[in-house]
Amino acid sequence: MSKEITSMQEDYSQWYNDLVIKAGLADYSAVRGCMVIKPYGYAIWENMQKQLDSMFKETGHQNAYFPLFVPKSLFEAEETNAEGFAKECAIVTHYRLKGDPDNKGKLIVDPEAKLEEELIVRPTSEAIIWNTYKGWIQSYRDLPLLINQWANVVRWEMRTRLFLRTTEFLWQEGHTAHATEQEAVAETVQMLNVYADFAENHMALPVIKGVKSANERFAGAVDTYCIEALMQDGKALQAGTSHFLGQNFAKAFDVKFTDKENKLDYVWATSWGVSTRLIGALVMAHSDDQGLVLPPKLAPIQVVIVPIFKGDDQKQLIDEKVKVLMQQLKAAGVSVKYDDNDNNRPGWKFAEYEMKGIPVRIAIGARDLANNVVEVARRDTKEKMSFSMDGLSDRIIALLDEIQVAIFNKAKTFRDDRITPAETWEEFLKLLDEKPGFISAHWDGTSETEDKIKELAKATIRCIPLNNQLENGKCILTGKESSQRVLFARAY
RNA sequence: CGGGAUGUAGCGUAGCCCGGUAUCGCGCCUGGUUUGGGACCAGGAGGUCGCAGGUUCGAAUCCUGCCAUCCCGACCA
Repeated sequence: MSKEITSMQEDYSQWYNDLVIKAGLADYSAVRGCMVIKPYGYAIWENMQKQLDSMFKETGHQNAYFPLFVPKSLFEAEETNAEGFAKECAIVTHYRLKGDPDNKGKLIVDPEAKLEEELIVRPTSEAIIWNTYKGWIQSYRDLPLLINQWANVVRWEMRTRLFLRTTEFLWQEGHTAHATEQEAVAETVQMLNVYADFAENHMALPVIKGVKSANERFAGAVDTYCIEALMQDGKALQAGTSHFLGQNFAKAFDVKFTDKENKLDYVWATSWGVSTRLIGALVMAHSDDQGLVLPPKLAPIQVVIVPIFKGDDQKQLIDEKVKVLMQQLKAAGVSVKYDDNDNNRPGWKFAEYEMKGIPVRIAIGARDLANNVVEVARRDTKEKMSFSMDGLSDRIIALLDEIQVAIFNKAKTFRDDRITPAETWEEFLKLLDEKPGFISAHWDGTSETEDKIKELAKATIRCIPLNNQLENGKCILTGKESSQRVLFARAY
């Protein structure tokens, strides 16, 4: 019973940590705030990458790679962006160590090896990329420039949490350049839609698409679009962002192009990213007290088969049946594992694969062979069914699709139930404590009010939903005129 | 970074107040019996008690500093 995790109800944060560790997704490391992503967790990230990468390429993007380091002079070129990240930068000041004369066997930073100009370890890559784009763009014929990079970045956060906020994290960042404002805005929205599509159809995570308020906007952006998801504790999680950068970076890095009329203009920019934080979102949105619940489309192993046998003769008969089934499933692109390891008994394996969130488990024993059936258990509902051996692979494939949809619907029902309108400040505060989730309320549109609400209620504006209905009302805090509701929540 | 809590074998723990070289369970190794929800028997290995100093004849235990994790703030993807 060493694998038990703290229950969600008892302590949600502890449940999350236990789960990440015990399901084998990640480990703490010797480096403060940095985690080791273990093979099982990395396999989920690889599945995410594979899918997103193909979606980026379908929308015309190419991958490239830019340096980890950004010279300070470039970093500070776009002032708003630089200021926004200044407080969380790791800085390289020296390039050499030497033996410590006072302490044999130890090393010290060689003071003679001080860099003339400090290098910033990228917290995001706009600066180094836009400095490069200057040399790549001369004419409208060079546009649009549609580039993505898969990379690591470093943000020196005060408090870290596995996957949700680590000092170093993995992500992708798209950086595009366009000839017109309309085209750049369209790109920003297109990529937001790619993220929403990925979240909903692959992660089974319902998201709300929206625009950030000025307070929550990316430093250096004109507009930040986002997808917002709701976790099972009622806290919101920003799952992805897509920024319309206007001409801010083009001006900062002097990136101009000649248009068809031979006029010079600054190019229009976007940037967009999602990170390994999505793994945290996946865990917190679907899992339960028995462990992970993974959507079939991202599960590293979609089907696990557990044999139950007495003696080698039975084992051989089971092996034969399983071999055929595995071939059929693999041919259909299903990732399947046959766990005939003799070290652990079936009950142990059942619990273990529940912890790992494998969507479908098949058990086959002598009893099943006699009846030409198998026992099929689905992870999301823990329901056990008896399926005939005939046409089994087709039914399993159909079941995986069914589970994918069921997980999404469950999360959506939960989320939809937790978008609650509030009309008064008292109601707003009460909802935050008693029914945490998104609260739809009027806001007077000012940063001051948003700050005040954050201070008083610890809730922020998660987004102004796209296609929001206009509706006259009074600001939840100040009572001033408002023309639409926005979504508030306490957030990760 | 401020306030609080915690840190003993891979994991969970007893011992700490009242100083004398560490308890138990799970896991691990070997052999055997087992296998339809976390098996059982027998034998065995594994710990500089988070790290560094200090007090002491002697420190898991007392004192100081640091580190890590969790919770509450501030910051944030």
